[in-house]
Amino acid sequence: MNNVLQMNSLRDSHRDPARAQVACSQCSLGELCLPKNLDKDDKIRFEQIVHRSRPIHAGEHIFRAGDEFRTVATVRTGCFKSYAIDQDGQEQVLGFHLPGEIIGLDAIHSGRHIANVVALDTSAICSLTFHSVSSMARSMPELQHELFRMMSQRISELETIAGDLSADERIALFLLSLSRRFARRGYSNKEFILAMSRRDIASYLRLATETVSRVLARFQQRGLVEVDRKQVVICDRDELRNIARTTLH
Amino acid sequence: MNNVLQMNSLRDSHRDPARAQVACSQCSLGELCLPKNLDKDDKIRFEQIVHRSRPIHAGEHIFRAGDEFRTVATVRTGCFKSYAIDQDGQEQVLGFHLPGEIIGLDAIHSGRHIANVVALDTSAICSLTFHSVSSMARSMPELQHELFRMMSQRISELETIAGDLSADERIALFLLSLSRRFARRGYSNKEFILAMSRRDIASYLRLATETVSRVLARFQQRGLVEVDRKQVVICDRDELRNIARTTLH
DNA sequence: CCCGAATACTGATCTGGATCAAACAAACTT
DNA sequence: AAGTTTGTTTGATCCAGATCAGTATTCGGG
Repeated sequence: MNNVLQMNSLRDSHRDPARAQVACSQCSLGELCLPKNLDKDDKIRFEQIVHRSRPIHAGEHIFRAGDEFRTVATVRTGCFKSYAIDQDGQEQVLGFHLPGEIIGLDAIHSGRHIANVVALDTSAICSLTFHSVSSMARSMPELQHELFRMMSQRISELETIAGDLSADERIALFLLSLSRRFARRGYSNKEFILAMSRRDIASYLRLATETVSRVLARFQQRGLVEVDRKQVVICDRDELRNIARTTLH
Repeated sequence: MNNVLQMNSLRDSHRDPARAQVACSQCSLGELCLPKNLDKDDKIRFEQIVHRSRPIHAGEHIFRAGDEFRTVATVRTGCFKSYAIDQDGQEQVLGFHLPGEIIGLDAIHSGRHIANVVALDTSAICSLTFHSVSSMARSMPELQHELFRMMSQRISELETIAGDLSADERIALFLLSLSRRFARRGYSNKEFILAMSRRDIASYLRLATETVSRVLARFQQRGLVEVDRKQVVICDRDELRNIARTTLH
């Protein structure tokens, strides 16, 4: 159980010039990171409790299921997936984490991490102890609300994916969700990279990998998307929204 | 959109002796309500922001999807279901709420209630503005943590139900979940009433009502449960756990 | 550059649970 | 109590997507 967070405490980063990184206020995440809407003083306090990581390589874990819950992490660059291992030893993908998103809040109630979280790409994170986040939240209404908001959003997302959806609906929702999240990050909402494998997508959406392949091929034939390996281009967003039966995204 | 909360503000309860009710510290919920782990002073402060409702009859709504998010509610007695209406006009059950459980936290991120929430039984609730809850949470670490904990728990629950489960697994998990929640409330964990219809159970578990009937009948034949109308007796919890493939519950 | 191992795609079957159809039982109406 | 409505159960079919089988493509390592 060798986790990056444990092996390489970032408390030391300011003492190690080679690891020095930009302050949150200059971070490429801009307003997307945790301290969104904080005023200047709050941002300075916030930065003091944030630890920036060295690069994390694809395949490296930052949390393991069962780990004591001490820290949460936000993604600066790259992509992570979280997954559980079920009774049959099968991997079950629970979610993907793009830049600006926070990881680990589902561990609060049990005091242990529920999921394994692994980098899909060369990535970087910021980590903070949950204790310091929640204690700061008590004097920063905006931060407290941001935490509530993120957990509430995750609940809504799960209520959607838990619904009774066809394979087409699931794939359309998945593509639109990624598009929206990349757009929020400042990337194109038309063209993006699937950092995760077909197998991961299938597991996340509760489909067979074969079904993912087939639906993507069908969408391409119908001119809705162009898919080449991991590259995706959204060609007909409106029709994807129709299929997903949602006006959201 | 006539909601009980709006029609009958409980701010007035202390002025209306007919509606006076016991203080939280004497409430039948005991330690299960929101102020769990609060000390005496905090409990007194807490009680000042809680509004107790008159009885709510089966079929009455306490929230409607789209309502502005101002208040949350905790169940004192009875049972509620929350549901959404999908694009086809079909009702989709999102969850059931038993005594001691809190309703409405999934509305935070959008500022509007996502779900319709309706009483299944004659019920009673306590309601509080989210603003007063979160502002109090800032001076009560235990309360803030309790809120985080509850949202985190809901995330875990949804991660389970969103999983790729067979009909048998879903029903077994459902029965065990109810059993655990009734037990926590001080009721029997062997024998309880299903306040919700077969149709509601089916919608919640993403099954057809016919499948719910058939699985319950099969479980009864195998001696796992006795089901008579809305009355349920758990006969073989271990085998139910096996079917649910979980050591939890 | 080639080779072996993943990963992705495509076609042929199979199946769990949905859907359709009907009988049945309980809960209201009058 | 008889009739009406609503909810539940049982039986017969059907289908979306899983599974199985085989091929094609990509990628990492020498």
